[in-house]
Amino acid sequence: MSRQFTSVWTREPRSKPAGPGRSREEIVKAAIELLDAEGLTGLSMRKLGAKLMSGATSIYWYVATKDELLELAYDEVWSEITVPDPDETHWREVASVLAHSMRRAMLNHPWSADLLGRLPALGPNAMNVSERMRRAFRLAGFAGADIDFAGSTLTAYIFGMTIPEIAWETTVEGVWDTTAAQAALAKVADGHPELMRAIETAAPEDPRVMRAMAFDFGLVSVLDGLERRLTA
Amino acid sequence: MSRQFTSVWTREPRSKPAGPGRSREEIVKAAIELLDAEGLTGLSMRKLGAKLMSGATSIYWYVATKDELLELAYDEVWSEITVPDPDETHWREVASVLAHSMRRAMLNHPWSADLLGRLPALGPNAMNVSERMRRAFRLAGFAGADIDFAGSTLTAYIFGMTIPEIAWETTVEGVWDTTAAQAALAKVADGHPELMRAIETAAPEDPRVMRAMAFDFGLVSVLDGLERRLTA
DNA sequence: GACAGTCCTCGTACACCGTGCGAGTGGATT
DNA sequence: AATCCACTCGCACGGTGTACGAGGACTGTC
Repeated sequence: MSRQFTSVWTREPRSKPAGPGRSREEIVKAAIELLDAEGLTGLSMRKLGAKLMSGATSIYWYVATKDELLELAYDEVWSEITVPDPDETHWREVASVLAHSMRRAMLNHPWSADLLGRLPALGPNAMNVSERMRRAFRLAGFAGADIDFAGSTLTAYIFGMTIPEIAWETTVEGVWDTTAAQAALAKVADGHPELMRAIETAAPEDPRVMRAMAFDFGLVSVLDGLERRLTA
Repeated sequence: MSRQFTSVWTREPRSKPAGPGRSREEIVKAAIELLDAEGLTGLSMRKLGAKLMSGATSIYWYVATKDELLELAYDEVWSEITVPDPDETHWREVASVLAHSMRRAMLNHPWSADLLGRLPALGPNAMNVSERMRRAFRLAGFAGADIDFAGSTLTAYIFGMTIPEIAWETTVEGVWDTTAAQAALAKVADGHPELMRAIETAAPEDPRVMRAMAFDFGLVSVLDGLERRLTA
């Protein structure tokens, strides 16, 4: 099987962005609205066409395929991420702000979690973020391949932490207190003493706050671990 | 919208597992074979039915929905993960072996990356893994919520690192050396000096080896960061 | 004004999907 | 022999992404 690698970002757009009526940007904007409202499965070309008051297949003049459209929408998520100027900010601060705002952006667009593993992040917004991150780690003292390694470690943590968080919010949240859910949990926990202990000693905090705490805990740990590489 | 939370694991199986002909286990086994061979999009109920020499809808007697089938297949991936006995092994060793074997299991079943964010990991195999991990972190000296925090940090890192790795292998690998790909890369890198620098100074190693090195780099960092929580 | 060319729209159609339904089959129990 | 029950599966419904080609609308040239 000889697959072909293609991406929107490696190709020229079909037309000049300056169209009077529909344009690629408007399509992407509408797609994001649909995605935010109904999730990844809620976006279909027919629905999107209806929202734009056009035929479904008209969209294909601006966009080669649905996946391409998703690539474009995906990169918009990256535009919401703020990264402090690495030339004027300590690298830990850069990483921390990056981490929190990336988590925030993903939580704002839960569908991005499903795209994360599937699509390449080659869009201009994604590139800007990774460019700044790379620079921050280089100025911190990392060199050669370690710059990329450190960046991968940080983003891996953020992704890995936020993806399950989104899954939790979109599937379990709100049904948690149900007696049925409690029964199910008890059944699953049966025979697993460590889990039982965790459930019993769990503080009845707001789960959202707990998740934020968990994120900070791990983030500090990751940054500490990276820092050790610099001083060791 | 009042969604209902359901999972295979919170329900009794429809029939006794001891069927002479088709059984739930055989169906799951066949599904995994299809998934391994053709990926997540390659699994359809009709194809699966054909593989089992049965009608597509016959499967629905053993399994309520396709998502349930995926939950079952997903848990099988967790069965390939080995975790050393936390009562006889230092927690760093437990975490390290867990991390490497989880990465290996995911790479063996690339489709699991797509399921990771979407499905709850409540199956018995997943529970066994997390149970041992929890115990390891408790014995290491973590207490209360920190046990879960540490576990989340570790698994987040593993997931976040392995998911993009799989995406890379399944989409880009093999086309990397193409001149077209090089041109595309150059185009994307244009105007991003840090990325340019990274490309130029990149060692022409086997990319698989590089990824393994990146994984180890981050893993050591994460474990160092966690260890610091214990001694500080 | 007439014609040509280019940009853009979209109805139709195809192959595929998950799955609800209900009729049918075969073996065991009464 | 009659009944029940575990199990199979063809059909149909309402969706999906998108290839195709017929058209419309606008622009520029003679």
